[in-house]
Amino acid sequence: MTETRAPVGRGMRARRRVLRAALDVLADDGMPGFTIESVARRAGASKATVYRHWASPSALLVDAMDAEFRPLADVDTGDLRADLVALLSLFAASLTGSPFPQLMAAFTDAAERDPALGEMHAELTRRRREPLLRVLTAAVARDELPRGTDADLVVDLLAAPFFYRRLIAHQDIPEDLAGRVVDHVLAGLRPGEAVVVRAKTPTLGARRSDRQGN
Amino acid sequence: MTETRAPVGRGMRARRRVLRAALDVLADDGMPGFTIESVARRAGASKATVYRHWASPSALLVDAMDAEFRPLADVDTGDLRADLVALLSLFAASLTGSPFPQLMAAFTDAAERDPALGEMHAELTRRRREPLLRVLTAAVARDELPRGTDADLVVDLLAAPFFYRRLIAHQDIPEDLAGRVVDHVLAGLRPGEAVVVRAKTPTLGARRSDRQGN
DNA sequence: CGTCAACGAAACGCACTCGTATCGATAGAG
DNA sequence: CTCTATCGATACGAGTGCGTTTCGTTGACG
Repeated sequence: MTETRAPVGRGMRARRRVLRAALDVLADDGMPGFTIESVARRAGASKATVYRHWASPSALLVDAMDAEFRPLADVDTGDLRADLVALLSLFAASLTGSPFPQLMAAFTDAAERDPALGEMHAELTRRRREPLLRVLTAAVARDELPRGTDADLVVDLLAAPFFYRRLIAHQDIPEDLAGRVVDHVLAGLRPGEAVVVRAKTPTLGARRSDRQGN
Repeated sequence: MTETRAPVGRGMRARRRVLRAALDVLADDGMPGFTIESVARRAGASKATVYRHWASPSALLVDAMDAEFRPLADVDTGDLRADLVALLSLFAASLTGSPFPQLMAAFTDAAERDPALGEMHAELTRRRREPLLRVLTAAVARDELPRGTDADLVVDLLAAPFFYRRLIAHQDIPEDLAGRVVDHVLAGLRPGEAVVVRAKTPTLGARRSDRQGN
């Protein structure tokens, strides 16, 4: 028994092809089209091969999502606002220029009905939040934010609008959304002078565009 | 020809039963289970009846979602914070005590792939936003919020965290989330003394509970 | 009370997925 | 170079949805 589980063998390549194909199918056709047959077909693999590796479609889906996950690059320039805007802009980019939203929509639906997928969804979300969380706790540590700040709630406030606009409201995500969200949220965090200072910067002045009508 | 299209005929009752069944199926089984056959079965109707009324599954889905839509009760006590908290609490309740989240997840996925459903999704979301939007513009009108306030962005900031926590992060929604979100967002909107004033009211004092640990 | 449109039930052929089984081909290990 | 585990391909019967058609029933309206 070689026990070493050869890092790159024949089986490993097939496995990776299938995982990749699984995500392609999911993004293109959603859960209704996510079938063992169509994944195998797309991977150029045999059904038997897929069944050999995964006991159920959920198991395959979990592995595929896990393999695909890429954490946002960590940033820490020491400038809270710049760090947050950078992270959220990266996130916004993945929401506009990749199949990520389709994957999210399909997986969200599946997670709503399969507990194992639900747990996986929660875990992936937790990982995605980490960079933001680190930036915020660092800011608290150097007293740039009040000590009692609930960093988890702040991450919700920062990240949620991007999902919401893209997946729920079906509006596009303007270039400056990251900056405006960060400004609004940070302004709400600073009791006293910090808010006033920021309220007078050009940043907020630029939002006087009320062309939105009623 | 009675032309009046009897408001409650035999056909009307069947139609309504099918629409109701469509939502039940969608909430229970998601898009993969949303099939003409299973909807008809659940409605105690014949497939032929369903096909007589709707040309495609999407058409049925659009009608079903449209029929189900219930706008949030309109509130206007004149107290901005109270109104927002009331609306968001109602919304939070529908996210925790009804099949609404499952419906949203399934419909979001479908909307991602069918342009007609996407348009519908955007429209329903627009309608859901209206009460919040009205409360905000009223507050601007009576100078409780700055004139340049971007009400649309504020609605994003207010509503998004609820979807996010329930559908993406799979966390539960605490009782006081509505109040805390509103406080954070409002604090970010008020340049100068308004923020300071609110920061000293019992309202924000209540959020000094950082028992969130971490 | 009779008429008739709309109903529910059932059956149809077609296409597809499921999960399993069998087969020859092949790549990697000894 | 040989052996063997794993591969891709293919076939299978059972199950299901599709979209349509047929047929007997029912309920609203004249």
